[in-house]
Amino acid sequence: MSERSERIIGRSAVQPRDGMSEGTLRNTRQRTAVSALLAEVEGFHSAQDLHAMLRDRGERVGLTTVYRTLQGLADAGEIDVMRPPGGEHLYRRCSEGHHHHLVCRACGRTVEVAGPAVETWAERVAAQHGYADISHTLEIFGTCPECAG
Amino acid sequence: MSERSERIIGRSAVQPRDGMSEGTLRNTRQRTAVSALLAEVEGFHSAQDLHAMLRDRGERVGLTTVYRTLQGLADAGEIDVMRPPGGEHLYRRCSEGHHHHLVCRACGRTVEVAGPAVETWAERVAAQHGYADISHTLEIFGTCPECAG
DNA sequence: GCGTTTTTGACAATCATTTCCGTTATCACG
DNA sequence: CGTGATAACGGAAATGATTGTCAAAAACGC
Repeated sequence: MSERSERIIGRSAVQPRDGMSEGTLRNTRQRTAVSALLAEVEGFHSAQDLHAMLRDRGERVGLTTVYRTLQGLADAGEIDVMRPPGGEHLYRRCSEGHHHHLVCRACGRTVEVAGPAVETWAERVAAQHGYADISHTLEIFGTCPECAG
Repeated sequence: MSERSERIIGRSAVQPRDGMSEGTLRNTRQRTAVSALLAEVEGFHSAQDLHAMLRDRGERVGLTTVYRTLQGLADAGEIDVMRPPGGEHLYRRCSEGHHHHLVCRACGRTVEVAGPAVETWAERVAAQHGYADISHTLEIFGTCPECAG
């Protein structure tokens, strides 16, 4: 229940994700393809989803690579990761800065919401208990207007 | 990315969790054992953890049953489920009412925190966007005083 | 080009969680 | 107290997302 708990949460340094020391990132067709795809699609998608989309549009990228790339982008803070209660990790390119998501339980429709008040509240509460180096995750689930009808 | 997204979040009715219709819940040694254990232990534990503890204390309960029971308790709202970024689901019997957790990244030490302001904020934001039947998850991670030193 | 170093990607491995399904235990009712 | 219907168990096998492996392929500084 410990020893590995800083994956997605921590603000990890942007480094090569394999095992190497401190070389330079290289531009590859695959990385470009994944980034490009993320720039176009709406909403959240799983790694497998994205992989399938790439295949469909003719780009040949291995599933493993998609995972690695997404992980890298997530670590770099360029995309968001969401862990819905029932399943896979979902990735999405979204706006800069810290924010949260309001997700439809039924169709997945997502709205980005900012909550400055929540941020400060979290910081304060944590500080009160002596906790440092704070981060948090917050997701709101509900049924969107479309799906409610 | 849809069709099954109401597991832990939804306030599902308390029903037999196998496949049957609407019979009555039965009291079994196993369920009692799991509940009893949860009542005694501190902090969060994974299903496998709890299963091991039961084995150690002589109770013979199948892993499958532990999973089922925990799921049931979670659905019934009697225990909390936390999904840490790196791994297994963690379960814990905690105080009544809705609340959140402040968790130490290093040692797992957890503090329950209430945030009425957050609740209302979430409701309001959701309502603004027309979302109904709101629920949310919020977890704060940090390094606790002990581990910071 | 060339050599070095990073990346890739097919496949195997992991591992928590579920499903299956024959067996067992509960419990309402007689 | 039996006892019968059926909820619950539990071990083994299945699932399925993610990660590890490692030889082969690409990048890029020179």
